[in-house]
Amino acid sequence: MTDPRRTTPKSIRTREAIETAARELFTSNGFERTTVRDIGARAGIDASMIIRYFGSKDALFARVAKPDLQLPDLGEVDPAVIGEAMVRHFLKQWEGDRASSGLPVLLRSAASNEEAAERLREIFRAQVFPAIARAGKPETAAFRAGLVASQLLGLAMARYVLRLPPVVAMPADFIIRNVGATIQRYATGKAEHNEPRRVAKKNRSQA
Amino acid sequence: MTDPRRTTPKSIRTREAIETAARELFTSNGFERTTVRDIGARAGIDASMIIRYFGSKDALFARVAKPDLQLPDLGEVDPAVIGEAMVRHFLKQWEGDRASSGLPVLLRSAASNEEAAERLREIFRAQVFPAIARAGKPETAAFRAGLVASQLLGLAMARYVLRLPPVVAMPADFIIRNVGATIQRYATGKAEHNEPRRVAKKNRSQA
DNA sequence: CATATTTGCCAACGTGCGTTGACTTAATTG
DNA sequence: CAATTAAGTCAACGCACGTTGGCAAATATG
Repeated sequence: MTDPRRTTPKSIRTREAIETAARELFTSNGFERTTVRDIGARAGIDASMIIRYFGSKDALFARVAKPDLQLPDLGEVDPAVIGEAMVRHFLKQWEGDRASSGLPVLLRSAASNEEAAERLREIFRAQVFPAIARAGKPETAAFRAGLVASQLLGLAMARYVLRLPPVVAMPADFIIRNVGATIQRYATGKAEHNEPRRVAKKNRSQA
Repeated sequence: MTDPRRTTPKSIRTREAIETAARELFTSNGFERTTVRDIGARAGIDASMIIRYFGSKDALFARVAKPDLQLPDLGEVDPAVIGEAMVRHFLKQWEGDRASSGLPVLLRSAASNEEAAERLREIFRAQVFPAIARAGKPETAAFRAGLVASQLLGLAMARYVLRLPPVVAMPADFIIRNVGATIQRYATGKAEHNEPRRVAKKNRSQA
């Protein structure tokens, strides 16, 4: 944006055109269904240029699918509203501009592309986990973060990838309130009996 | 199972061998990454047989990816434990035998295959929505069901598709308790202020 | 035993893919 | 203006894919 006309060298402009086109197509079609010819057509250049600029389709994907969740420093947020704060943050990032965060890109591809899946796991480990860890007891951090991740992933899947009509129709503040409350419970561990076992209920372990 | 040796015609055995192989491969690799040659190799027959038996790769996928959630009649379940009941049901179905439910198959492919995505939406509409509808006020049913779907989809994604380590490590009863509580709140609408707006109801009819 | 009919393998087709290298045009520089 | 370099096109490669048709076994049928 801001129309780079004469100042920037042509090469930089095409580079960015390719990256933009790739991001859009990877986001809406996933890695496998997106061809370098498609990307080239959308960027207004020949497909071979993409290889020359980025080396390979995989390299381009790796370049483009680098989501930075930019989680706010939750240590400064009032622990009582951590849930709503996180959901609000994600919603803003996901629908603010045209999928800038890059997380939808990964989500589309992670199901069939192991590299994308690993990248998502890494994001979880490096960004979600530490942010959640400080909101409750350290020894339960992994499970708390896992629960949070499952709800956030599900929201993103339902709203942006699967596009379930009712989930698409939900107003942002409705989501923030309801899903936020869930994240809140998960994150702080205040929710239910958050330990794997409460009393020795004589469990009937299934599978 | 039950070793069909001499009774069943050969054709039926191969048919089933193909379906089994296809289900397994579609489940673990998704639609795009699974080739008919792979399926043939796993089923112990030539790839061309698959076309002869099922017409096309798409037709085979359609045949195999027909998940029936087999939701229990939640009308008979105590509304106070609907959440746990649902989560328990899904977990049992998902990890009971070798991915019999077919939902993981769809989940893998839905991200990049529009047909699979539509099928998932249909399942949501035909099975999840009605089951949730009766658990709370009819006018909020769509949103309640949407919230439920987002959490269940997220759980399935995190545990079976993405395989986030902490989520994989969770014991079944831990999930049933914690995620069950969330589903419970979503399903009954008792959770938060479940209406799109809290004051000034003035409804703004949405889709 | 002769003959259909089924069940399977094999080789090949057409297509679309990522990628490559030769060539043409535009920009830069002496 | 000539020479060099950058930016881009074009045709083609090798490959893997879904799919097809022909032919060999096997199996049923008269």
